[in-house]
Amino acid sequence: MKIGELAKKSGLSAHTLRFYEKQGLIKVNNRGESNYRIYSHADLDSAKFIKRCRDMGFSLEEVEVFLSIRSDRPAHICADAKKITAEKINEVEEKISELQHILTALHKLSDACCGGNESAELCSIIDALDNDKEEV
Amino acid sequence: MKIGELAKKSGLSAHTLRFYEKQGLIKVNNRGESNYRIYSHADLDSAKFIKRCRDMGFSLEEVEVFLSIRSDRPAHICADAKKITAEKINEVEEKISELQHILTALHKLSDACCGGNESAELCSIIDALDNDKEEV
DNA sequence: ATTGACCTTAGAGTCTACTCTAAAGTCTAT
DNA sequence: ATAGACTTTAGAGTAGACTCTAAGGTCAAT
Repeated sequence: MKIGELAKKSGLSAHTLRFYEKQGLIKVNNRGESNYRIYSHADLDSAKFIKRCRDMGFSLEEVEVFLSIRSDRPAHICADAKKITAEKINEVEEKISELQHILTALHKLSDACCGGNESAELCSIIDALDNDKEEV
Repeated sequence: MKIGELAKKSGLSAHTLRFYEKQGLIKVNNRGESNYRIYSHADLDSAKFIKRCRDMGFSLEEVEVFLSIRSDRPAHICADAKKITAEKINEVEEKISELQHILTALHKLSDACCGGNESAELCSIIDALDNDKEEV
């Protein structure tokens, strides 16, 4: 199949597929007479694999590691894959926690304000941003 | 005070302060004979105001709006400030929800894998990334 | 034969918010 | 007076992951 079809089937754009190729994540072995890229079903599987990794929040660098495990499983151990996953879990948990702190602060900010058509002269949102001694 | 002192007191770097000035968030009225920027206590308050906004997750564009409300409160209404805050709350809530979906998927991925020194030939993390039909 | 959809490339541009550089000038303490 | 810390500027670089452009070549259908 050509790149447009692979794009449709994988959920990645043709631009992105070429970009991944440039980054070394995807290898294309076949070119037709016209120099068009020709992809196999295995290539589609790889593209989907990458997309799933990205959807789970893995960076391209991390995807590269997963791809190398996938391409030669006996050369790797489960711990390799689990380590990356565990680190990502930590990362996501930290991010969530940070956002929840922010959310709490935002609610406090918002709740104190009437939000009406009154002049903002006494607006407690601006007051709080100006005076709040607490750290987020 | 000079930029280094303002940096220390505001928690922003001198680089960042100059950057904010270039972006129009901060105005410096005073320059000493040496052409050094001279900041007042009010400037410190503004810098802290900006920092607090940033810490709460507001973009520089949003900070600009807050600054304009702050600089002429009677010209604005509470709804102006509350709207931005409410939008940010939605944004953060959506982001948290997205991350929680990802986190659930990551845990599922991780839990299925032994994580040991066994060869990755049967690694269920790689299997799942290759086959999973569920969307994150 | 022509239209329109698709493909090719290298390389530039996008986004946000910094962060740094280089080369010069200034201030402070000894 | 001299070292070292601080400040100035315009402009370039960083991060990560795309996204787009231009100018051209190819393919399928009419």
